[in-house]
Amino acid sequence: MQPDLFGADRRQIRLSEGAVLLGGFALSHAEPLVAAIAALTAAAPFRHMETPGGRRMSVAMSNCGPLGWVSDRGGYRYAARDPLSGEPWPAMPVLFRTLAQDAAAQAGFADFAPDACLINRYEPGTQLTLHQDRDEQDRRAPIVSVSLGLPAVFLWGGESRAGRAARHALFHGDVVVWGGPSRMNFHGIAPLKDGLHPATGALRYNLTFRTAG
DNA sequence: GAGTTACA
DNA sequence: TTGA
Repeated sequence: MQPDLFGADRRQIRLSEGAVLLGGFALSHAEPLVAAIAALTAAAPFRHMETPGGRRMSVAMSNCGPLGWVSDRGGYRYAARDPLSGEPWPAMPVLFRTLAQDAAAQAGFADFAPDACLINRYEPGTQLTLHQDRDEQDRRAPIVSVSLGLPAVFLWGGESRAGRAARHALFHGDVVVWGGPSRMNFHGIAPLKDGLHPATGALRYNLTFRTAG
C-alpha cells in the first residue's frame, strides 16, 4: 500500500516479535532528511566498501555520528574516523537522533541512544543480501531503519539463515524497527527496481541507526 | 576443521 | 541454497 492522497500512510505491520514496520513514520521530515544526507556526504562522501573477501559492495555508504560502520579486507567494524579522510565522521543531526528515538519508542523500545548512523545509497540493480547485524557491542538496543526515495523490497528472515524470508515493500518515509527477540534476525534488500522519485531521482537512501559502542 | 557469507 |  502506498501513501494515500489525503495524508500519510500510517500502516503498522508486525514483522515478528519485537519488529515492526512503521508506515510513513518519517514522511513529515523527509525533505530535511534528504537535504541533510546531501550535506553530510559532501563532508564524508559515499564510497563502495569492500567485503573482507575483497568484493565491492554495490550499495554506496557513508556514516554520521560518533561511530561509523566500515568494511574492508580486515573485516567489519565500527570506527570513529572516516578511513578516507582520517577525520571524525560528521556529527549526527539532532533531527536524525530524535526521529530514531521516537520511532524506537513507538515500537516499544524506550531510551534508544544511537551512536552510529549508516547512510546507504542504492541505485537501481543494487541490493544487500540477507545478513545479520552483529558488529554492535550492545545487542539489547534495537535497530532503526529509515527509507527515503525509491521503493524497495525488504527481506525479513528469522534467527537462522535458512528458510524463507518474508518480503515487505518499503516506501519513502517508512521506518522499520527491530530489537529484543528479533535483534539478530536476518534481513536484506532485494535488487532495486528502476524508477524515479520526486525527492531523490533514481535513488533510494536508507539511514540505519544503531547503538554500536 | 571452522568461518567466510553486508557476495555471487 | 550454498560455495572457497
